[in-house]
Amino acid sequence: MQQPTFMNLLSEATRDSVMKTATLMHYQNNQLIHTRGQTKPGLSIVSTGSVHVGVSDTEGVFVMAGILGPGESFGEFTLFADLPRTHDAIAFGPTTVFQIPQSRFIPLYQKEPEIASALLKSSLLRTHQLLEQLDAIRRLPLLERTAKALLSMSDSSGNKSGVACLQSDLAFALGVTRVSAGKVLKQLAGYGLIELGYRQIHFPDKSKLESWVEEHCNTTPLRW
Amino acid sequence: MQQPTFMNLLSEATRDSVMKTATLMHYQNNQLIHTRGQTKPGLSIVSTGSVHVGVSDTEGVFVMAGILGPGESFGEFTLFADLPRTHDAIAFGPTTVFQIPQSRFIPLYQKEPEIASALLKSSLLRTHQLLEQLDAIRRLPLLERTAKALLSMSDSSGNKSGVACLQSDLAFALGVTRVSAGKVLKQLAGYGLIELGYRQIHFPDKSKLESWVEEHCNTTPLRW
DNA sequence: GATTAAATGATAAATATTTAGCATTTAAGA
DNA sequence: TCTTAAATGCTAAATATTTATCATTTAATC
Repeated sequence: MQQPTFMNLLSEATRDSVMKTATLMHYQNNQLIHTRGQTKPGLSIVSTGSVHVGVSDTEGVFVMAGILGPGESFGEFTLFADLPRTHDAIAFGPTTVFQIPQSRFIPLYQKEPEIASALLKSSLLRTHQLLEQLDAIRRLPLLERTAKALLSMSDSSGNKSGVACLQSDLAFALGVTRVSAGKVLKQLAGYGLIELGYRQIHFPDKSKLESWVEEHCNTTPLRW
Repeated sequence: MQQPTFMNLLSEATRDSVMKTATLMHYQNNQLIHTRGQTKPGLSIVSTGSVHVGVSDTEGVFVMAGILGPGESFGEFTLFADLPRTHDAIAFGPTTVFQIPQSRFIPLYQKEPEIASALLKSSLLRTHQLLEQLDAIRRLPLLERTAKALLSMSDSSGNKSGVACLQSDLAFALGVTRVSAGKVLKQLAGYGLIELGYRQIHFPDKSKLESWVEEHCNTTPLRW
């Protein structure tokens, strides 16, 4: 199931109003959109393509924290929590992003109360997803965790049938080395759940992968 | 530094209004406040004491995800994201909690626009903290990660000079076994940074611990 | 089309973590 | 005060992960 994004939590009217207020910026593959530490406040919303969010480690190598797809917002921290940007944002493939600087965002935010609740809801959903992720790290073996992460990354990037990322990025997202990631990816590929490609992982049958994850990752099921 | 909580993000007037709308509930040590899976929506705010949030694993053992202290809210998911509760909430020591069921929350929320921004801000801060935590898991060795987690738990629980939790809970929060947690705790105690007690970890000199963490956990510093 | 840099595949030794015990300490309850 | 259950302390073997290499594949560029 596709997670609701900031944009599709808005009514059409409000969405239009947001788009009118924003500047649509174009980025090429690997172009830097924002850098960790920048303070200029503003909201960004992915329009097309996808954005890789992460940090450059001490050796300057980019290590990823997440993938954002169309409709997803970032930069809320700079507006509401007065914090500098905590991550670098980089375009993965040709990408367009709606940019709304603080000066234009504030009046929009006040005029359209829907925006506050959409931001709140998307922030809560993000928190929820992060909690799930932490829980998976603590509770699930790497193999299961990897399968789950692949599905989650696919969902949040808007790419339904796979994930476009480096194995080393995936490894970091899982908190392990590329060697370990490679090992379990090969295992999942052996089960026919995924197919390994260059810079991408493909799901030949997403529902099969989903039911495998369902079956192997079930923590205590919710009791209603 | 103490993280701002939901309650102290509010003006005094709004805080009063929240407290008037709420029912103050009293809980004894280990008393269940909410259970994972419950759907009855409402906002909860810790008044005094502290609340342990976590899930009961398949063997019924409670494994912790976080500690909430006075002023911190929980249950937002049930109100805004239409999700059942994802965690159990248990009183740690005698604890009082403001409870606001949905029926009373909605009018309050509409009357006091401050509440929306306080919820948004506290949710963003929580997201930020979770991202930091994930980053620590991926980037820091267990020793450093443990020290950092102890400080963070102390901050969020409102207990300035230590953390009141079981080593097994801490271990789960760190995503390792009790044995591993015990090993690094002993190491930190050897450095004089913490003192190990029964059901608690004490900071003889919090600023010393803080500067140690500062020094050893510095990822890429923010570039302004 | 040939060259090159980047990404993936694979392996063995070193290290870290877990598992599975049991001993000791602590605080609560009888 | 004595008893008991829970929590902590400790250890060794088994397992998982990382580190450090090198070979191979892929796609971009010249």
